[in-house]
Amino acid sequence: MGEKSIQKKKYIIETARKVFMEKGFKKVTMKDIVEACEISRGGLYLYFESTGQIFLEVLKMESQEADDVFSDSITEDATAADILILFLKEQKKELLRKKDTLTQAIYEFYFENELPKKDNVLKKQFDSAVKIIEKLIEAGVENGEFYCEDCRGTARNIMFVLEGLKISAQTIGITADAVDREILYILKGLGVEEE
Amino acid sequence: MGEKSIQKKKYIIETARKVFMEKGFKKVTMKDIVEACEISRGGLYLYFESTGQIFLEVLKMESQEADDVFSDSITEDATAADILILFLKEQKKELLRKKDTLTQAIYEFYFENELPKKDNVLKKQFDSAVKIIEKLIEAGVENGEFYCEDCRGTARNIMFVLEGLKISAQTIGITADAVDREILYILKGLGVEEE
Amino acid sequence: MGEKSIQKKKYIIETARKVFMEKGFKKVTMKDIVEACEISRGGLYLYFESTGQIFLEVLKMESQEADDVFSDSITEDATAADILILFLKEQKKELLRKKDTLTQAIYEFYFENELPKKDNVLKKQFDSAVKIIEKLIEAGVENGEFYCEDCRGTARNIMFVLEGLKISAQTIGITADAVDREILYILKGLGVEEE
Amino acid sequence: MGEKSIQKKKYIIETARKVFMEKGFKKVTMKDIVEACEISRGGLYLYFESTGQIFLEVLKMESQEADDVFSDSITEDATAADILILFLKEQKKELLRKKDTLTQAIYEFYFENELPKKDNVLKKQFDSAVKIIEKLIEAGVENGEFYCEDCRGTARNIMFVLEGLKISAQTIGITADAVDREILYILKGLGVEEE
DNA sequence: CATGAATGAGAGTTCATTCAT
DNA sequence: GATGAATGAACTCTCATTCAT
Repeated sequence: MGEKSIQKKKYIIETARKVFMEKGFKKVTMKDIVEACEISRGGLYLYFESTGQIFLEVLKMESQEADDVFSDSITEDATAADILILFLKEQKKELLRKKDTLTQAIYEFYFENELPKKDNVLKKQFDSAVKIIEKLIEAGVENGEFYCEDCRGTARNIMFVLEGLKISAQTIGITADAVDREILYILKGLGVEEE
Repeated sequence: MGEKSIQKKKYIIETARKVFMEKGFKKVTMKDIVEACEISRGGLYLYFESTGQIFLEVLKMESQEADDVFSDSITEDATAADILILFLKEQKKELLRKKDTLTQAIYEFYFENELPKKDNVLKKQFDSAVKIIEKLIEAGVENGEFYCEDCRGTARNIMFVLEGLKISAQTIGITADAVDREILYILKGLGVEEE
Repeated sequence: MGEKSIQKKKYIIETARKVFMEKGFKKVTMKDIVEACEISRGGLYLYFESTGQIFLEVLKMESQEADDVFSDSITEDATAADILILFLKEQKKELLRKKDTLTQAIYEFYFENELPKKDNVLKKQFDSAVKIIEKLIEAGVENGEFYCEDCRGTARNIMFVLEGLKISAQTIGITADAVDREILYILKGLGVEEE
Repeated sequence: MGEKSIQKKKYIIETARKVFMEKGFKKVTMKDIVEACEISRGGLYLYFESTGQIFLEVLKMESQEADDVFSDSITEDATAADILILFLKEQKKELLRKKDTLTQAIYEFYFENELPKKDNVLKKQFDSAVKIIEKLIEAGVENGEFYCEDCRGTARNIMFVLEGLKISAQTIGITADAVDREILYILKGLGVEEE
């Protein structure tokens, strides 16, 4: 596959990404993607053979960029607390944005595709986020910003709460206030008094 | 609508429920339900005009029975802690059971149907569970079983963690151990030392 | 399935039969049959799920009527030789008629569908024809019309020659004269002097 | 067309031949041949424009080698009967071998391509085989091995029986015994007592 | 000559929905 | 009320064939 092919494949993945953001996973047909890409019916099949395969590539690309989740929050002189708070704020922004998110598509995709752990991008991201938060809390405890007896447990708890908020945002709907309340609750648990 | 009609409607809803448990929401077609109910194609349309409408009825029926969520846990001489722990154990059982659950179907349904709050059964259940847990914690605090400064916040936190666990179980997969850890973490936060 | 359905099924089979006669088996698509029957795309699928299934039904119907192959030749006072000669003439007519025959379609169908013996209509017909010819020859020998030492073998030989003529007619092409020559050769072998 | 081109053309024909042996004629697509030859899609079109054209070339090549059909059977001191028997044995082997034969493909091809006589390779082969068998029988009669009144007719009959056996092998299925029976029947007709 | 990406026609199949009975 | 045959739209997927490179 030549350079041009690679470019086109990338183009398809990026275009399909938008389609998935708009319609979720299940509703999307090969035809939808063909039309969004403005290519021919058969053309798409040269590169991918199903929406599932395309979605996996979308996820792969996503996860390559997702490592930046925290990097945005990290600056030279930011403290652990700063970084965690920024991270939580990012998450808040993300989860309140109902559209323009892959969240729904991801859930739908995983509902019907039980992937082996090693291919489960979602799980990888979850686990890696837990680890980073743990380190962050430990750092915060060391420099006296946080109080915490079970850093690992707290990190996990934070992630599950975020997951809970995310899915709730997509289903029962959730207000910015509600998210703030949860973030404050988390921080209070870490001994942070005010934002 | 005669008595007979009501019975038939109920029969369809109950049968459809099983179908939704098996296949989620989106994958289910009117044909699936027709076949499961062993009625005629046209017959189904006499009662319902879409899978969405049927699913709403399933949810309605569900929520009428769901008030028992806690009632199972409440006995004459059970303490607040007993009840909460039992409730959490119930939830654990529920969320580890990937199949035979409406969970997935519910998520899928709410993904594409933004319901007005008053019809959002899911939200109602969530809110009412929060309230009950809050009362439970308050009771626990009063009789010295729990320690808690922000009962409402803690109740909400517990529910979001449970939501997070539920969706994680359906997507990234989760072990019984992981659930136990989260439950213990919650209880520890309430000052309960051991299970 | 009601009486009407049975009628329609029969109608489809009969219409499809004509299509198969015209185009053989492989070239025929579900669409071809839909159009020939002037029914809707989905309508056909209510009755059959593939051209192969339809063709099998065509064959089944065919074989129900095919038992008459000989009956046409049998009259009250016809001798064995008369009947055999009539049968051979029938076959001649049949095999020279390149179009309006299922021959080609049958061959094509059996090329790709290796059927278990019991479902192999073609084989059944072949075997039953051999038996009838054998009886005919035996009868002819008894009343002195034929001379034959190995009735069974001769019957089989006749059938294979006919098969050979049939396939040759479809492939290398064959003239009426050539068929006549073969028929004469067969009859000469039975000691029949002239037609 | 340069020497290289001729070589490539030959290579394609030979490779395509294998494909036709495996899949018959109709099922074979240009894509199949492209893939078997491991050349480019466009490349194939430089040499041939349809599977039919390729198949014709396969047949042409085949018929150039097919004159050996008898030559294998002819040795210095073989008698006419020896040669005929060997020829029949060869045919038996050939027709029992369902796969690795072009038989099916040839039939399928001729079903849909009515060729002018001069291009009908199949007919040429048939006719030439008839002639050779006739000569053989005549030779056999002369040296007293065979008894036969109508050598031409017998030769033709033998070929039609072989055709009948061939097509039967591909459709209703046929056992080695059945073939043997037919061969013996033929030989008995020539006055040969045992094999 | 050779490549292989691209196109678009067309086959197969499934369902939501209607409607005569 | 109830049935189930019928329709037609929509989707998936595969190739023959072309054409810029």
